[in-house]
Amino acid sequence: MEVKRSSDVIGLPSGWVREEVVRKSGLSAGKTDVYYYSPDGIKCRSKPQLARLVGDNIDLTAFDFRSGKILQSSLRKNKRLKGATFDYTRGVRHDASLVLPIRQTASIFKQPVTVKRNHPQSKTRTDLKHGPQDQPKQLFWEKRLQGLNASDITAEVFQVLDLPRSIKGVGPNLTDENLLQSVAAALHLSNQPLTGQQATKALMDKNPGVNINTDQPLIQALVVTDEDIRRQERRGAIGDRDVEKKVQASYKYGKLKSTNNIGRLQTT
DNA sequence: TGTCTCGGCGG
DNA sequence: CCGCCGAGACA
Repeated sequence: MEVKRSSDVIGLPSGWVREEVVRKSGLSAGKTDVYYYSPDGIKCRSKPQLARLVGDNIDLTAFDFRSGKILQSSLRKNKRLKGATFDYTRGVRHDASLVLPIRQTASIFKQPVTVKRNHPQSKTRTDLKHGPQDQPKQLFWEKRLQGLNASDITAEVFQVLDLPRSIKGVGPNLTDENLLQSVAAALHLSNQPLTGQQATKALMDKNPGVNINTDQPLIQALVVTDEDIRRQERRGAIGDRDVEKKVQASYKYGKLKSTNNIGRLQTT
């Protein structure tokens, strides 16, 4: 029984657990089954079953059951009924913990674009090979969030978190909060290990358009040592045996194509 | 009886 | 091909 558990998967509401079980025999050996456990321990083995459990409270259309993440492409799908006015309430029923904050201004949200090409068979057309392409991301989109604060229900502004010394930003005048947003968004959306930016800060400043890897957060590539992991684990009162297991697990997640981003910052 | 696991149907 | 669920195996 090969089981991977990720108790605190980023992107899932707290209390939910995602589990991957690899089939070890039979014709379908090697295939993985994904299960979710609700906060009260109910096991879900399919998206319909999950939808039944959460009812109308959470809209799961953008939720990818297998990966446990939000489907980037479906966030910006342009579906407009002909003749009908745009439904501004669409999207507000998403659980806040499942979707990124996206401005839903009518003029900007879900507008179609038309692509015109000079050359009928330009190279860019044939370069669409790595699966479906996502909407272009604005470079340094994080900066648009500057000056905006999250607050609780009493309008009390949440305190900005401190970042570890080892995390260094690579953009122009990015705040710590920007970096956090950048990392959080990447954890939400990326199916790949997060490594940070490989290019040097100087190179990025010189020509961001060329040198930025938009799949990665705007932090310099950093090395996470075993000791880093152990130190972090000790901060939450976890027994040493568990710590050791988690260190091992982090290696595993780093090697396998897992959907759990925790422990998947590049190790050497 | 409940859980785990793989088969296999149907989209 | 893959999501979903049935049902056999096993405790």
